[in-house]
Amino acid sequence: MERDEELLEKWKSQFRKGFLELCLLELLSAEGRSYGLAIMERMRDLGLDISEGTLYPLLMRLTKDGSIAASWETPEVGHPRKYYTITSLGATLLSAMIEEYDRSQAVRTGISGGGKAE
Amino acid sequence: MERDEELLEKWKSQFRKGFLELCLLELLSAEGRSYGLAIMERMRDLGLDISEGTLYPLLMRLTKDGSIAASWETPEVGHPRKYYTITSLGATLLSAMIEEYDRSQAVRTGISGGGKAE
DNA sequence: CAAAAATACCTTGTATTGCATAATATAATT
DNA sequence: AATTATATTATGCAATACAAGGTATTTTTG
Repeated sequence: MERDEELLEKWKSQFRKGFLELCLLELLSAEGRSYGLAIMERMRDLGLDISEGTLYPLLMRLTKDGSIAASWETPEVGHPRKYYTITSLGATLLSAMIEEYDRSQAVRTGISGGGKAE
Repeated sequence: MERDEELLEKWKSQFRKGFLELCLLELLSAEGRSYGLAIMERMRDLGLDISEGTLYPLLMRLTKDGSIAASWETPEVGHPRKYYTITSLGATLLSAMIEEYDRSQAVRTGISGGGKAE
């Protein structure tokens, strides 16, 4: 791989830090409860290509922190699944994150004075 | 500090990963060459409250990677300063980063189907 | 003017933390 | 028995945060 491609990939991986969490909470908040693999698939559809080893640790961390809650469900037919829902703490954090995200957009806008071609 | 404040601060710190780099490159690209402390001050004005221990390692890393170039300048009067400029590699990376940033916004838009109140 | 204090500027070390890859584990279908 | 669906764990890497250290230049002061 070329050097700049390599640097870009490294950057992308860093750039995702925090962003994944924001997306996950937003997803659960907007679309309701879901389970690991379904979340992964949904995120892929959205253009976020994550793997199990990325998602599950995230789910576990957020569960431990109390932003989301997990519960096993065993259907009559099919595999047992661990479903996740966003908690009220999670919702509180999510709105603070969205605020920060919006603020960061404003920062960039400030840099070039808006970058308008006028 | 309360628990949710703590979690939020931790998240913010993660969320900045990559974002600082994007802002720095954008700053140098839009506003031209500058040196450490001046960059710090400018970023603070923009609402990015970073410290020397955050900025300088970033500057050094980008210099090493070749995204920016550094050169010492000793004015007739005043302290020697290390000025940084964005390189063509840096500019290439910057535009790729902006693309990715925009894409990530689209991802969020996709989550709630736009979240329009209609 | 000389010595001391303060300031401007940059560097370095260590800790924390989250993402990436890949391997492991288990139960339910086929 | 083999495959598929689901989840967990381990290890490594990289960036930001905090804090301490370091040097040169200006400013203060005696």
